[in-house]
Amino acid sequence: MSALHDHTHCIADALTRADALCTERGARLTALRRRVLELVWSSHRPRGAYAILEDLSQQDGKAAAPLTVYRALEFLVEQGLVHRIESLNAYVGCAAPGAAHSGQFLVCDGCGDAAEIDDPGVGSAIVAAAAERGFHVQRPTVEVRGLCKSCQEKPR
Amino acid sequence: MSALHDHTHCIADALTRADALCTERGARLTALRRRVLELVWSSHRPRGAYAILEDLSQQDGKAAAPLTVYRALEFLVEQGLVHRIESLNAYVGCAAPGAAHSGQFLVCDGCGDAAEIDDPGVGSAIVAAAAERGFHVQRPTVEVRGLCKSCQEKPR
DNA sequence: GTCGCAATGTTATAAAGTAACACACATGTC
DNA sequence: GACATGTGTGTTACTTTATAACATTGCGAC
Repeated sequence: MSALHDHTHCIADALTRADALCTERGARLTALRRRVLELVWSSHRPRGAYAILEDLSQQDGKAAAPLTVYRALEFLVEQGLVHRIESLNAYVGCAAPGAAHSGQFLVCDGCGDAAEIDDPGVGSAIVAAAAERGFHVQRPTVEVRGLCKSCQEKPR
Repeated sequence: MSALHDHTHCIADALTRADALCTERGARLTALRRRVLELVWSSHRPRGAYAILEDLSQQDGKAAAPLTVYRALEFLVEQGLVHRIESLNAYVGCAAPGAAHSGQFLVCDGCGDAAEIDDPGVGSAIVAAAAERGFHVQRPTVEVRGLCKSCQEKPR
């Protein structure tokens, strides 16, 4: 996340879009779920469920149970507001909720950032490769580990 | 896995190739590691570390500790003899060790099978998409969830 | 043989995720 | 307004997955 990045605005924006989407769908973005979404976005990086749980406990004073967080995350993932990064056991805010979310990530091992991309070439190559083998795609997952641009420039 | 599939031969073959590869590299495929590799292959499906641990305990009579299995798996993954399926927290034998292993899987939610593929189109699309964003790819992970051919044909 | 190092064993613990059941609270119905 | 209903949340306990720290074994080089 660059210093130029207006992160506060970014969180607010995500919450606004989430409100709109859930209203539109008749899904209930409760206070708790909204708060968890905010905490997911708070770092702009993938965060573990237990990290979010800690925030919830410390910042809000109430000692929540793991299930509380997991249930909220489950809802948010279902609504496409949050993605789960399988290879990190962590969650990250969806950059473009509402749009088709293809689940493609460039995960930097240097800074921990996970850039969501939606590359049509990757998507169609996967569908084609699957079709060739008679496989019906339901949920493609692409998590590319490596180094982002800025982490390559300042090695170690 | 089809009934036509000669699974015994398949395991034996995997072990033979592993022996050859490790000898070639000067890597030590010890009895334990070889046994774990065999157990990974035993189902031809992704298996959890603790499932392998149970096999080891029950079939071999010795109550092994988790670390024993995890260390063996770590070695096998490093050598490219086994892949980890992130979205399942499970391990599966590599179909083509020695060759470039691109880590692409078609994971069937019906039967649990994980078919390893090495689709050049998918691979190059990922590299291209990453390059476009200045991202240096180290380890691409593609895990496509869906239904394999035979599971589509017999629904439920 | 014995030194050195890699592999394995042992014990304990951390991290991630789920099950079962009780309670709270909004909404619609009467 | 009481009440039924269903969804969301709280609570407790537990399972599964994974790692840390340190002791011991055993192989190969010399």
